[in-house]
Order: sequence, then structure tokens, then C-alpha cells
Amino acid sequence: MSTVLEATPPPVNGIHSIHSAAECTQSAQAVQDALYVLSGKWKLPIIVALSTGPRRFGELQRLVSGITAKVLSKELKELEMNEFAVRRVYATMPVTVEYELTAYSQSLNSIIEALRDWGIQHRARILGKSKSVD
Amino acid sequence: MSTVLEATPPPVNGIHSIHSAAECTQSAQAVQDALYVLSGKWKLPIIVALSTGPRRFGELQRLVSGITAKVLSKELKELEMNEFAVRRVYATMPVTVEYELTAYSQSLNSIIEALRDWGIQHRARILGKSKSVD
DNA sequence: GTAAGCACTATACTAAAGGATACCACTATA
DNA sequence: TATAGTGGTATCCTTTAGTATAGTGCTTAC
Repeated sequence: MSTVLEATPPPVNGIHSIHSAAECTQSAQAVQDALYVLSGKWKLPIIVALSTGPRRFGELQRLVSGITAKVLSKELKELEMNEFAVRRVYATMPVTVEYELTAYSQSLNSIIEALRDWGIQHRARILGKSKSVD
Repeated sequence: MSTVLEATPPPVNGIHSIHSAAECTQSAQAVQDALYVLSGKWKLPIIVALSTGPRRFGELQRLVSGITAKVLSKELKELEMNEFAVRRVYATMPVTVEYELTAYSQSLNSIIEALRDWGIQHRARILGKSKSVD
């Protein structure tokens, strides 16, 4: 409640338990690594769209609202490179292409859940504020 | 047709347990909300740098290696706006300015930890691959 | 009186992300 | 013949993120 100005030893837990400069740098690096592969507006939405099963290109474009073919194509390539998704081509006429999440993509679950939970409560908080301020 | 598209019973758990299109959209939105406030190269590294206690502008710039004053200034304003940090000005001569994390910033802990843990294992995985491929 | 540190701001630039539109080869339908 | 759908690519453009460099007003130290 009160603004504590002086040297308050932090109520240490979680990320705050790191202490050395080296660990700090390593943490920052790891966080940046993770954010790097998830960067951009679209990767997580695409992963979420794929989370219910394999999808074709056109389906994905309709599912992820607002994305253009060019961007979807680029993002899918990056997801493939990072081994979050696989691309399967079927020799039908015309060709059918399916994208599916890999087992490795499951390792992102805790990140996605953390982001989703936080996003939900943050949105509620913002809406609550604007109401009470207004 | 060799393509088996329908009735994929998802190997449900975690994020994969969502099922309706609406929930899917809401999840995607929440994830995007969260990523939005954490966007860019610098916000998390700055938060990590502040996690050990209040820092002055110059200290921060040295701590977050590679950041310019302009970008640091901009990022700090955004962190303030999102109520992740507070800016305190002391009427010393010349003025001293300190930045400190808020209690609300603690709510990001699970995200940061998830990103950090994932980043660490991902880096290890990449390095392992390049070694065995090399 | 000059340099260095404080916390920035201003201006100008490059690079990357993303959007808009058009197009490719192919097939099925009307 | 025209239209729509398949899975994209090519080109151009705008917006945003980030970099580089310089400068502000103030102080203390040499």
C-alpha cells in the first residue's frame, strides 16, 4: 500500500530468487530465445488453431482470422523449421497439404497456458479499471 | 482418399483440451494480449534486470547489454503504462531517477519462468542437434 | 575551463514485419 | 466459357522496431 522507497530486500520467490549477474544474463538470454521462436503476431494463434488436429492451408487461413496467405506461408515455414509442425503433402488431384503439430510443440504448453491465463486476467483487470476510472 | 481428416480425437491435455471454436478464439486472443504487452526484444530483459531491486537509468542501460538510451526510455515508459514498473524521481542534485518493479509485475512470474525454462531446454536441444549433425 | 556523469530527448536512418493485390498451374462445377 | 477452389509465390507498399549519433541542462571533479 505505502510507497516503500528505501532498500527493501525483495520478497524473494520465483524469478526473483536469481541473484548473480551471470544467472541474470542467462535467464534473460533464455527468455529471449523463447520469445524469438514465438515472435510475431501469428505463431501462437496458428499453434492454437492446429491444436485440435491437422489442418489444410485454406482451413488455417480461415481459422486464423486476418492472416494473409503470404504471412501464413511464411509462419508455417518457420514453425516447420523449429519442429513445431510438420507439413504433409498428399498426391491427390489437386494436391492436398496438411499441417500438424509435432510432439515437440507440446513442450510449449506451459508457456501457452501461462500466457493465456495471464492474458485473461489482464484483460479483466484493464476492463475493470476503465470502468471504475470512467 | 488417403487423407484422414475428421473425427480426430485430440490427445487431450493442457491447451489441447479446448474444444469449441469460441474458446479457441478466446484463447488465441488472450495469448495475443499477453504477447502484446511483452512484445519486442527488451521488455523481459529489463524486467529481469529490475527483478533484483530498483535501478537507475544508467545502471539499467549497462545491465541490459546492447540497449540504447532511446529504446530503454521508450520501453520504460511502456512498462510504466502497463503498471509493471514505477518511476521515482528524487530531488537530489542532479536528479536521481529509480525504476522499480510493481507488485503487479509479479503476476508475470509464471510466464517468465515458463519462457526461461523452455528457452534453456530448447537451446540445449538445438546445440545437441547441431553437434550430432555436424 | 574542460571533461565526465546524470537522465534523457531529437533527428535520421535501416531492417523487419506485415498487408494488399495479383498471379501461377491445376480441376471441378455451372 | 466463366467461376471457384486447391496451395501457394511475387511484387510492392506501409508500419513498426530498433540503431546511430548528437545534444540538452545540470553538477562535480580535475
